[in-house]
Amino acid sequence: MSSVSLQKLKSLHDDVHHPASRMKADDRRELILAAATGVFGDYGYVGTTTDQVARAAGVSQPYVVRLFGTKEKLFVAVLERALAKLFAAFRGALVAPSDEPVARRMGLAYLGLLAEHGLLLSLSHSFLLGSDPVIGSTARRGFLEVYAFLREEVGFSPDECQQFLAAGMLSNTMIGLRMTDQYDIDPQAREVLLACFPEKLDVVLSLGEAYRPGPK
Amino acid sequence: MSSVSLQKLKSLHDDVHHPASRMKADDRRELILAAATGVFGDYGYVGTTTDQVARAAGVSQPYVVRLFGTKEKLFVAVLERALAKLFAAFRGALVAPSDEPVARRMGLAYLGLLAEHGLLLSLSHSFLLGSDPVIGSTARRGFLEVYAFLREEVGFSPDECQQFLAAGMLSNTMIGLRMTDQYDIDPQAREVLLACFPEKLDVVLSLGEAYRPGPK
DNA sequence: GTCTATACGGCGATAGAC
DNA sequence: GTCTATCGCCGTATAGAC
Repeated sequence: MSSVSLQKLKSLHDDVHHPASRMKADDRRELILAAATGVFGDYGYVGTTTDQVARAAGVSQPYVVRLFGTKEKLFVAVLERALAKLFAAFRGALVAPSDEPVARRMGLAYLGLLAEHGLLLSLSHSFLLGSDPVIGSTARRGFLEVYAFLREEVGFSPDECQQFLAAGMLSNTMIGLRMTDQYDIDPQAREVLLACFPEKLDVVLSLGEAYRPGPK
Repeated sequence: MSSVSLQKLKSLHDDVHHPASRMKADDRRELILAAATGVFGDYGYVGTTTDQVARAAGVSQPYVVRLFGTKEKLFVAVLERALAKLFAAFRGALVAPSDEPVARRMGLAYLGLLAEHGLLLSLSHSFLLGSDPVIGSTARRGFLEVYAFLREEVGFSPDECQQFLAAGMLSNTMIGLRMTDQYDIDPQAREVLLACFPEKLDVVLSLGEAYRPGPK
């Protein structure tokens, strides 16, 4: 995060090769990536327009395209960023001192990512785009890296990997379905959520990846 | 399935209220639904054009819209049909005589649905569209019905439901990622597939929900 | 019942000013 | 570095012939 407090320092573009303005560009990049993560998570790759991303980030639509080249490259950047944060969270869970079993710590680390809106959902969407040449191979590579991590760094057995990954994909489904939004208005949803997030529902509900409506 | 052998019987539209032509329309409807299932599965709801569906079904694009009203209604119809087939498969697995444990029979019944291209993938796509007013509520209702079925008719405990549903969502992910296409060209993919489909990989590979390329 | 033609809106991307 | 203006394509849906 190269967040230089944002705002201010509209700056002096005096130097020959804009060293101060460059900083600003990196922040813009992160700003747009964060906004894009939210929108892609809500509407998927195809369902998201670069204009939606631009408005969410407070910049113009052509500028989004200018910075990332194409919508596709923007989405891939969102995925790379999400994967980086995923691994960071996993590694954090591994080194943090705790008396909880590893599997639970990993699971909580995963669910902690719900705090950033759209992060897990953007990944989920990519997992259904396997037939896309660019996005598909990115998504597959990401998934394979996660598996390798679970095996080699966490030390999970293949069977433990299956359970962990399966639980994760079920979580994604619950979030994608916005089932949590129904928790207090639909008893059946409540029941399903209790079953699908054993021992962890409270965390999910508090982090609440709630869907925020808004103009398309 | 009201398949009247298809073809032939271009028929005589002699009667006042086309009783013979009606039959034909129902077949067309099923034909289009099957085609739409495949395309929606490959490209998702937003990523699919009504023209792609039309070409896959061998009819004109406006006719697809005419029959179903809107693209959204078509997708919902695809989902309803997929859910109907899902429950049919589950019920079949329950009544069929077998010495296998119930959970395994149910799992195999689920994977058997891979035989129809796009069926499980269309459902998967709908599970990420929870924020859509129409599709989202359809998808949630479908998922809740599945859970109720598992609890009441199959007799699963909440924990057994979690495991079953989680395994199913992980399957969907593998299929969505087109990971099976990499089985014999990527050793790492092979390893992941072995872990994710314990005791069932052979079934998946034989049913092969392979991605068939083709003009967009 | 099914098609051809087409209207209409929207979106990604480019050009170019500041 | 960021914006405004705009082009050109594509997709849904409608109109209306057969």
